[in-house]
Amino acid sequence: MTIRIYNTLSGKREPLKTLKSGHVKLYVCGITSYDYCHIGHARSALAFDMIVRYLRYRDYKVTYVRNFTDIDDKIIARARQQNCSSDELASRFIDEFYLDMDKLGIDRPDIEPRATDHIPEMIEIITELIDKGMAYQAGNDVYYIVDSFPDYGKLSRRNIEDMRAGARIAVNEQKHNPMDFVLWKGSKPGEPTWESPWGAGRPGWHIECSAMSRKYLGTTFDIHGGGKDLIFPHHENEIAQSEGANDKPFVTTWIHHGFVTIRDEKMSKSLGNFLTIRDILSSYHPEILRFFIFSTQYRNPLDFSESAMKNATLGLEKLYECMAAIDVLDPDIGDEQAKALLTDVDKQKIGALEERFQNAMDNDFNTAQAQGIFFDTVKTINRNLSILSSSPAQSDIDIFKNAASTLKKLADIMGLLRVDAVTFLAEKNQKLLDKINIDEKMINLLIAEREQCRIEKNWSRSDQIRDELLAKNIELKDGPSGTEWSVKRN
RNA sequence: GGCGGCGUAGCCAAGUGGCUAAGGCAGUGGUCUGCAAAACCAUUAUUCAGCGGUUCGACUCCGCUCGCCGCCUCCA
Repeated sequence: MTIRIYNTLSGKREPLKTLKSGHVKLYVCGITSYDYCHIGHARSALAFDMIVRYLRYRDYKVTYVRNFTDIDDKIIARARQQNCSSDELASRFIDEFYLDMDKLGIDRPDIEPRATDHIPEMIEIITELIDKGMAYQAGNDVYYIVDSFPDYGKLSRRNIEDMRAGARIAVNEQKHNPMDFVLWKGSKPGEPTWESPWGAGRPGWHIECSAMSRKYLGTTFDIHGGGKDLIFPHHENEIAQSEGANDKPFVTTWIHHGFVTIRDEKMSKSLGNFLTIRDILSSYHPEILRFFIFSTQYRNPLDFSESAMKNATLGLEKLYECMAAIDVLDPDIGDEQAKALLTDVDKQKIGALEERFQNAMDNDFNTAQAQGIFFDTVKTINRNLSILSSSPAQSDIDIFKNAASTLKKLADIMGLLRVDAVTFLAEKNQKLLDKINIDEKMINLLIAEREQCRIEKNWSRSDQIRDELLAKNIELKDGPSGTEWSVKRN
């Protein structure tokens, strides 16, 4: 059983290969830090968080590097607007990013380099490229000679001629060739600068990742990840720089995740159709966002909508309700003599949970399928729980308890079921209750009155009370141990 | 225009050529209930955008057509 991953470079799903046995070196392009993060950024961070957790669960050692781009045109422009330095602005939004990540329960990568802390490393690579005749200085800028790298286009599957034909590339007078891209930008007055052999300036975007990945992971490493929109030009250019400078293969496997869309359009700042992570977390529990993100495989587009979030809410609650039902079972209630309720088929199904989960996740981290397997297992458990006798067989109790702990362990890879189930459901109810602003004492009084009516078989008054409460979104459930109430979801 | 991807039930979504086309939401019928609700059970695609082809056999591979999305400029 091997983990198979879709590799953008080959266009195929292939078995995971690592340079060093059992050790995955992973580099992921992080954010450009100049604003609050939106759900698309959350998807990226969550996807790789899940991948790293799964690899570790499968006993790989993982070295996970994710950078911050903290110098860039947009940062400079925004800082100017806000009357602060680029560094202050970038640092501020890195702090905000961490607040979001922490709320989402996303682990920190092992190494989180900032671009501006690695200027010497970038200058070094640029120097190497110039020495090899793969880059040239023009004015105060330095450009990469795309024609010097024969493999240019191998990741994004395009050839230079086609791209040259595209009219959308602005021709810069300084460039020898419109396709050449910038490695070092001479600075304009008032911009942050660093000294270099080519004068004061700042690095281009692509060189950052070549420099930082080489420093922390070496000239060749196992997996490089990012959003699909980074394939071209960013990752293509990284390959050109790194392989050009190092004369070694850059990355074995390229992983690219799909976008979050709204009404089937890519969420982006320019379209103004984005929602920030904190927008979402103000109305949804972080695990609901996680459940939603993982409800489709990471490479597919994921359309955000209220109804999709409601679906995710219901799904997550369904899992928690099963966990709560098992949690409240007294582990010592079991009767050693009682006849077991679970059939062999059911036992087999419950017992197969972990293996089925692994099969799904081995198949390019198919979290959607994995969630389906959770539900399938929960269905079997619920069916048996619903007919559990008051003195159940000890073997049944043990199986339920084991299943719950396995389910929690596996769900944790997606960051789900981390909260105590009973607490989660109680908080959910409280939150709904807060929203409708109703007096709990009043509810209990009415329930008591209705209880009396029911004893007296005064059905009309009893039903009237129930309808009154329902009008206020309070749902009554008559069970063997009395009447319970809950807040109905709209 | 070039390149990449997608099109599976009312909606979301798995499916690594051959086993009953997972699972969730919604719907319908039932058990339970004074009636309900919740829960549980059952049921919901002779068919996988369309048309051809390869194959003993295709949702799965190939070709074409239609529709949608993305990249080709910064972008997760």
